[in-house]
Amino acid sequence: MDAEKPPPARRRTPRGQGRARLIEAAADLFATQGVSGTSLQSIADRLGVTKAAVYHQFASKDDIVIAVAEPVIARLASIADAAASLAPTEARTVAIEGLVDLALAERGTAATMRRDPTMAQLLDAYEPYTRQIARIDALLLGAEPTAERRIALAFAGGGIMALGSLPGLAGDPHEVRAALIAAMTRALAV
Amino acid sequence: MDAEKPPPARRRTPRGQGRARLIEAAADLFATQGVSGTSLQSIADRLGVTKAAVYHQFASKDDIVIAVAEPVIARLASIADAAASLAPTEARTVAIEGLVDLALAERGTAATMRRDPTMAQLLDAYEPYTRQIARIDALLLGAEPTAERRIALAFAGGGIMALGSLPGLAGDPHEVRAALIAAMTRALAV
DNA sequence: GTCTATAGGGCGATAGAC
DNA sequence: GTCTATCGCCCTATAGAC
Repeated sequence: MDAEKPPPARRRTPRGQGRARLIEAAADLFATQGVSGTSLQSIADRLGVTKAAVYHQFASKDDIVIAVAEPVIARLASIADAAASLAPTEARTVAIEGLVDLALAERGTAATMRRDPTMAQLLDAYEPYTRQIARIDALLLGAEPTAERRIALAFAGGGIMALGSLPGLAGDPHEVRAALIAAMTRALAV
Repeated sequence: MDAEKPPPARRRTPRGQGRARLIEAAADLFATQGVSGTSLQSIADRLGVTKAAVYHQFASKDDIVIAVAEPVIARLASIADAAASLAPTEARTVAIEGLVDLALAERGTAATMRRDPTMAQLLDAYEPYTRQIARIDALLLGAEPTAERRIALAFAGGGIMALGSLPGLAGDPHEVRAALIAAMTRALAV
């Protein structure tokens, strides 16, 4: 082996922070302009770097889109995990509350994942996403997935992700959360 | 005045039909690829003409976007008109049924108007649209627009426009319609 | 109402220096 | 991990013939 090497130079920015900043900027732009409407140049501009620096972190624009969705997918998995061991009624409650909290915490990205055509088509072909969606749908549909229940679920799914278009969502966060849970529970009460 | 003119030559295609076909093609592409993701070239390709022919009918891409939304705006106005002379309770019922029928009839476009960032931003600055939305919101919010009612309305508005993402919407249309009206009524029953 | 042709610029992506 | 420079393509929009 070689003689002792000097300790690796401390990065000026912690490992992965540049990547995290990029994901945050991209998520924000995707939410307001759509994926197709967001150029790599505009992402680079927001970070104060060039396009080439963006390409150093991600091989393609599609990779950035997936990376933006990843934290939401992870939360979907957590929700499904938490509900998996519960009885059907409690599982439904946990799933609804989890989805509302997710929609509120990741409002822009969660909405973009459902609304943006580019993002939606990419995710439909991304198995880690479709798997978690299938688990949550199964929880909310229950043992007897009638047509009426399926329609109510699609309706509620769209509603919960529509918060991006709620400008006056200001107000007591607890009140907002409770009202959303109530609305979703009512919509699903077939 | 001049002497009698010969009758105008019969158009090979009825007046405005080219325009209507273009709007239909654009609406379909906007719904599946988003406005930003749809080029004028792709619209022209679908019609079997060139881009220049498209520019003969519309001065800009924005004009096409507005033209696509126009039929939906007209139906929103009809719904608000029909409900205007009714008592609050009946007005709500008429509004809900009208919105469900609208969402089912113009599924792709109605969804695009709410979901697509480009379309939504254009419409937010288009007074004929915002005026009708305000009328319908007022009908559904009732005399006491509490925060909870506003949240339920936003939720229901997103849900009713989420039908584009319902692949299995096949089935008895009457059943689908009834299930949607029921889900929306429940969501709004604050 | 359609065409060809082109202006003028932005796009995603790559190469290679530092 | 950032830069400059560039490739090749596609974009919206315009000009002008038929």
